[in-house]
This record gives sequence, C-alpha cells and structure tokens, in this order.
Amino acid sequence: MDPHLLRTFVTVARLSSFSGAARELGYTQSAVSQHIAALEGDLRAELLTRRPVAPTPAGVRLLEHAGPLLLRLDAARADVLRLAAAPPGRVTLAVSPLAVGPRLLAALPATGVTLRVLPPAEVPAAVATGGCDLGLVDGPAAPSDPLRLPDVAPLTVTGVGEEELAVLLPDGHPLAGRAAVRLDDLADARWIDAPGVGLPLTAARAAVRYEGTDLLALCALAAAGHGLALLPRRVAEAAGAGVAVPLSGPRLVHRTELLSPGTPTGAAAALAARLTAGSPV
Amino acid sequence: MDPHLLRTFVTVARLSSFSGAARELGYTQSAVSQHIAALEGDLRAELLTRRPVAPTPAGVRLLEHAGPLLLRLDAARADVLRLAAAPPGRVTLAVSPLAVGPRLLAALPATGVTLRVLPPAEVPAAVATGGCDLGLVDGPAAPSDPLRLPDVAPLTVTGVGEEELAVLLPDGHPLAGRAAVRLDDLADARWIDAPGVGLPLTAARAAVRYEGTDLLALCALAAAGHGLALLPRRVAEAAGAGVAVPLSGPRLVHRTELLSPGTPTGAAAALAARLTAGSPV
DNA sequence: CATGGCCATCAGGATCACTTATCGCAGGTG
DNA sequence: CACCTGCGATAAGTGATCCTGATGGCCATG
Repeated sequence: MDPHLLRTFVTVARLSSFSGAARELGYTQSAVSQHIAALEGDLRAELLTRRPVAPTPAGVRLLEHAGPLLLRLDAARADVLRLAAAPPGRVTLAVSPLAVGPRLLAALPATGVTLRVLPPAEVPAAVATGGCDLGLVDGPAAPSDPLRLPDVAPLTVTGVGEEELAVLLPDGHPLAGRAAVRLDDLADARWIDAPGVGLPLTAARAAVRYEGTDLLALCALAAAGHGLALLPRRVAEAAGAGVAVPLSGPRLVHRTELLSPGTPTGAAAALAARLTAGSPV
Repeated sequence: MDPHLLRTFVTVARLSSFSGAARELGYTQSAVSQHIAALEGDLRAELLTRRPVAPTPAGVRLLEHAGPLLLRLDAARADVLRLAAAPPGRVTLAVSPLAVGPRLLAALPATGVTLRVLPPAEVPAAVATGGCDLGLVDGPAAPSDPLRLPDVAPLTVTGVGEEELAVLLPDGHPLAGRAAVRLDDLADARWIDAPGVGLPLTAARAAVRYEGTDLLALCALAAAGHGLALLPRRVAEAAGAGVAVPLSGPRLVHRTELLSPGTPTGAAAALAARLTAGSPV
C-alpha cells in the first residue's frame, strides 16, 4: 500500500481512465496499469472494472480511505518542513464564507494578507497541508463547545467568537412574524443544503443543494422561498430580502474558530493575536 | 515519506535505539540507519539526535503525525481485506469499561463472543484495524449528540443508549447531601484523571491520574477522597462506598455508541442488531 | 589502554519500478 | 466487412533502489 500506488489509484478513479491518469501524473500508461495491478495483487481484490473504468465495491471502500490518508501524509510533510522554513512575511488566511465578519475585518492589517475563501470543510486541510498559514472556520455548535472539524492533522484550535443564529424565511412565511423560532417548529420545513457556505445541518430532506460559496446567492434563494437557511443573525438580517427570525432553541450558536499549525510565527502570529484579542472563547 | 521509513522512525524513537529497532523490525542496523538518513534527507531536517537517541523538535512533530497515519493505513488495508473475507462466525467485541452495562449483558449471546476491554480511545482503532468486529464506546455528551471519537477511519456509528450521570463524592463531602449538583458547584474541585475508563473531562487540575481500566479501583479512589469521578449514575450508585449525586447541569448524559466497519455481516450483524434493538438513539 | 556497544558509511548484489515496444480488444467509420 | 483508433494488458530491458555484510569512528566502561 505504497502512497504512490494509492495516489495513482485515486487519480485513475477520478478520471475513469488509466491513460488520463498517466498523463496527469507524468507516468506512462504502462506504469499506471502496473500500479493498479500491484495494488490489486496486494489486496487480493479487483479494485476497478476496465472498459468502462469504474471502482468496484472494494475500490469504493479504498477510495474512502485514500483521500484522508493522502491528505494526512501531505499535512505531515508540510508540518515538518514548516518548522525549518522562515516565518512568513506575508500571511495567507483560509476562511469559510461566514467567518468573514466584523471581527475579521477589524483585525485585518492594511496590507500583507491574502484571503482565500474556501468551503468550511476544506479549511482545515488547507491549513494542515501548508497552503495557508492560518484558517478561520465557522459552524453551528452548542455554546462554548468546539466545532466538529475533520481531523486531518493536529491543529491548534482557538475559539474567536460566538454569534446568535437566525433562520432566514421568505416574506409571507407563516412563521415570519414570530419573534423567535425553535428548530422543532421547522421540523417539516425544507432546508437549503449548502455545504460550501457552512452550517451543515444534517439536511436529510434538502430542497435545493447549493454548491457555491457566495452568501448573497444563498440568501436570495432562501428569500425566494426555495428553502430555509440557518445563518448568523447578523448575516440573515443584512440579507435585504426575506425575514430573519432568531433561533431560540435548541441552544445553538454560530461559532468561529482560528486554526493554526503549531504555534504561529512571524506575521501569522501577529494576525492570530489580533483575531483572538478581546474574547477568546 | 514511505510508510516503511515512518514505521522504522517511530520504532527507533520508541526504543531510543537504532539497533533495537532493527532487531524488532527484522532489518539490519545498517538498514535502519539508512532509513532514518533517507527521511532526514527528504525532510531536510534532523529528526533524531544520536547518542543519546532522542527526537528533535522536528522529530516530535513528525511523531505526532506518524502514529495516526500508520493507523489509518492499517485501517484502510484491513477494511478492504475484510470485504473479501468470510463473515466471522465468532465475534470479537471491543468495549470501553463503562460500556459494559445491562444493555450489553442482555444482548450477549451465550457463546461465540470474545469481549476485549480497552481504554475508550483505543476502541475505534481496534475496530478499524480489524482486531475486533464491533466496538462499544462511551463518553459524556450533550443529549442525542454523537461522541467525539478520533477518526481513524470511516466507521459506522450507532447510538445505543444514554444514561444519567452522577458525581461520586467521598462520604462527608460538603455536597454529599445534595439531591443534585451542577459542575459549576465543583469548579474548584479536584478530579481523577482516568483516560482508561472514560469520561475524559478536560481535567486541567487533576488530583490523581489513574491509568487502569478497572472501575472498582476508580470508585475506591473517589470514595476515599482522592478526587471526584464523573460516572453513569448506575455505576456510581453501585460503587458501595462514597455518595453518588446526580448531575443536574450542564445537560450531559453518558452516551454509548456501537462502532462497526461498514455494515456488519454474519454473527457480528446478529450481535449488532441485539445491541441496537430497543432504542437506537 | 583494551573492550564492547552503538551508529555511520561503503561496496556489492538482488530486487524493484519505470520505460519502450507490442499485443488484444472494442467501437466507430467508410 | 475491412480498417482505423484508442484503451488497457503484457513482455523485456535498464537504471535506480533497498537491502546485507564489512568496516570505521566514537564513547563509555573496566
């Protein structure tokens, strides 16, 4: 189970093509064929059907493991290399869309920071594998409970803020006049499943799935009645359309956390200090 | 970053010896020396001091990654191999100490099950790497919230029960007469840090650290006033010494979950069904 | 000062992992 | 129906690799 073999396996599976994977990885088609054969021999199971190329059940299972595995491997390498590298003069900050709020805007220095907006699920990976120096993620959580983040690597997690949540309802929704709602009141409602923005309730019965990272588009969808959206109250009220009704129960907050690999150094440390200043949670 | 190199690295670090690692891994000392040299060359950093052999800061960092990484690798391999293997006739069940309760005892068939008691943190790894067919873990959680488990592999998690919690106080403790306590009441108290048993509160100010997996010993310690213990009410009241006072806040329960790799088959499926029967949470 | 344990280094040989070249097979095309 | 094209499997060759065994330097011990 050489990581190289694993890497070509996931590439082949992604492209559904041996030759395509060979081109992408800079191997010959023959090498790729041998890689897959080696993996299949080692695991004593067919991993891919040929013609058309598609993963078998065993292959699917292996794919589920391979992604996180290769990610962790990259993270480990990046983490050790970072120890030797000079502290960054210019900071790259990975943020999930909802983490861009007043706190971040206030802490941001005039220059020297690159902001990279990513879906929340990808922020930890970006920080761990060294693509970014710091990360800001957000999500719903019980008050003062840490977020449930995918653990790609041992990252330092610091809470930087908690906000009230609200549900964004279309104008004229039966509950739009209420001062507050409970999630129970909305048990039968249809939600917008927007993994790229955050607040991923287990949206079993999602109305629309929205894959972008743009908040305005999400709010527009919700205001137009295509499904409900759970957002920080601040964002829901600024949406300009629809009605934001605060959430009164279950007791949930919109929590934002700062991620860093080890202890930040250089310019990253300064930014981290400004972000956590005030009320570390 | 070949996993083989990583494996010899962690072995060398654990034994603080190149030759020792060579003996254990079935290599020559020369090979081990070359492995470490290859890793250090690849990462461009010294990972180990020689004479005495000890990890450098970079080595420590790498060690933190290497363990989970190798675990995941084993888990992936075991998971795929399991698909091909025949469904087990005899089931091995990994359990954390507090998960051994009435529910398990009722579900256990007369024969054909091996019970392996492990610290809760090791149960997911045992299930993922194929040492056990099923696992029962427990821990404190908000009601109907899943436990926070180390994610060594994508495991199927099913809640099987939630119980009330209680604090085990020594006789004569100021709060021993109370009908219920809040954790806030015990903010200044000293707790027993017992990672092998479960309920790992972030015991910053632990009195004693207890590393066994035996509940009776833990209860005895608590009853003797060496520190407080948070336990399922059922266990705390059966302790025989000390006073069990139910926890009234924050709203926490003792939750037990069943872990299985994919969908259980054969005898494991039968046991899983009996364990989850009744009230899957 | 001799000795023994430990790690680094070197040289050599088996093995491995890639490339090039070729084959078999399916689908599309005239 | 013959032909071409694109894909994956296979065979053979070659340079790199990864081991072993031997040797050397260093340090602690008696």
